[in-house]
Amino acid sequence: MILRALRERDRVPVTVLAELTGCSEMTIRRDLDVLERDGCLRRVRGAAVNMLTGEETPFPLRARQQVEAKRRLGAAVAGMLDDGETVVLDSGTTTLEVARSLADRRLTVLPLSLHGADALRPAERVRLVLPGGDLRAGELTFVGPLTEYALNTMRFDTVVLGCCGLTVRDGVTAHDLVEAQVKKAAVAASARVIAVLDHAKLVRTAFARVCAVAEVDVVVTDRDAPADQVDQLRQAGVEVHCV
Amino acid sequence: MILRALRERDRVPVTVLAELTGCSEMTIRRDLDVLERDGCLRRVRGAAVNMLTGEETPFPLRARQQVEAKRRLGAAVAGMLDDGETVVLDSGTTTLEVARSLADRRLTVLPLSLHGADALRPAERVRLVLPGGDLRAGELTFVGPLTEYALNTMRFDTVVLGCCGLTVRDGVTAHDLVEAQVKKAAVAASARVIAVLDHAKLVRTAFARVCAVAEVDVVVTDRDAPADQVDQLRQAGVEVHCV
DNA sequence: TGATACGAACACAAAACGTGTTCGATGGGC
DNA sequence: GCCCATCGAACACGTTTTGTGTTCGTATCA
Repeated sequence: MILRALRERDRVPVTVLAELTGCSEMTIRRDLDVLERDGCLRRVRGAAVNMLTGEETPFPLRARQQVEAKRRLGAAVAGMLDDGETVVLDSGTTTLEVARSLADRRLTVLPLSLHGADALRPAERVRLVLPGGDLRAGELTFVGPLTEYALNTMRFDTVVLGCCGLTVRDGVTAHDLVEAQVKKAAVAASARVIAVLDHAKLVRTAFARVCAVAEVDVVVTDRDAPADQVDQLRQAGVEVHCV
Repeated sequence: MILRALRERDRVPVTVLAELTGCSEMTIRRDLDVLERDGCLRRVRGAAVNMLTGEETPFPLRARQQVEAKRRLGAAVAGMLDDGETVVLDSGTTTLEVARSLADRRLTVLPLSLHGADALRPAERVRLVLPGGDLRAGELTFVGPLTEYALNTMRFDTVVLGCCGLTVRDGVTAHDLVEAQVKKAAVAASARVIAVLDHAKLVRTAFARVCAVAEVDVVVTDRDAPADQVDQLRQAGVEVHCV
């Protein structure tokens, strides 16, 4: 409720949040503490302030959004992977749900974030290989030359790509340049590219270019995907699944 | 209590454990479930059986042993690291305690196990770089050519080495060949080698050789270390701390 | 086939958690 | 520099979760 209120206005007083939620101000303050620690908002005296200034929404906030839809996407992607495959699992909250759908599968997985590795740790039949590299603080993604070297020395059957934007015109795009570099290497190292993203990202273009639409084999998105975008993608030879 | 009982006898009936602990058999069974899942013992009908057959005790069991002593060792090693240093943090339960003592330090750390990475994740001022590689299931250590490549491309001020055995005659030894290979690379990449181990390991020699005593700069162990071993190490030019 | 061990299901107590209140400390605006 | 609003520590309370013991039907081994 707090995050929802904060999405509408940029600054919401503690008193208003207390009234809105029907609980005491003390409870609000405690919740604001947690949310601030997670990097979901900024606290000022008397109120919570939206911290979404730049491009990228912080991971813990994204992880709290549209959980059910992401779970469906994750299950759909998991269903496209065959047992025994070698898979690069990109970073992001949607691909994280893919990882969670892989618990009892037999695969070799190279996750591009520690979150992915954590999710796959209990999966006994999954062989985990980590790429290494600099660990970006919030996202816990691997970036840098070490990561790219690792991807360059291996070949994979499939890369499950999470992206910030995908259009026929601009291809796959990401917010961050160094992350895009890693994604690029992952695409180059993989025989099949599955991009997974919610419908909102199908009309969006982010800053850093990853690859052209021609390099994408499959797009998995939700049912709210705009029909014209889906048509354009299909005409461009991309297999599109709306789940 | 269960694990202690199992260290004395190799097979302890559920009824005996119930009597020993003063709780019901059902509770014992539930605890045995957990311990078996963690790989600390094996269950047979009517009893728990010690599973320590081979060389290496499983990680969750070791992590439960001598926690206080390890914590002291960890704090001592942490005190030897200067702010701003680049450090390789070896795998193992003792070095894990070193990681926990590094929470508010400013360092660049390359952990050789996921456990180490997890422990350092909340440390905001620690720059984490992971080596990558194959993830060994139980220990969660990085091994293989990828790990060695990463170590070969970097130089470090210090390596905090956890080892299974260390004697003047046989040098530093480990249980596993591929792990030893990684440790070897870590030693080669570091200007200073700090070995941390409890006193029992000072008279032990394991299977796989890591390096000679001459390559070790500092040994941190506990006060129960045998005096003659300590003397020998000092005569060999090693700085020994018993904490 | 019988005695023993097992685990699912329920009941119960203890601990942990979330919440609200009070109250002294702190901070920004006039 | 004062004052009022906000803050967080401390305590109290109800709820939830966890751990434990009991019962009882089922599975297992001699």
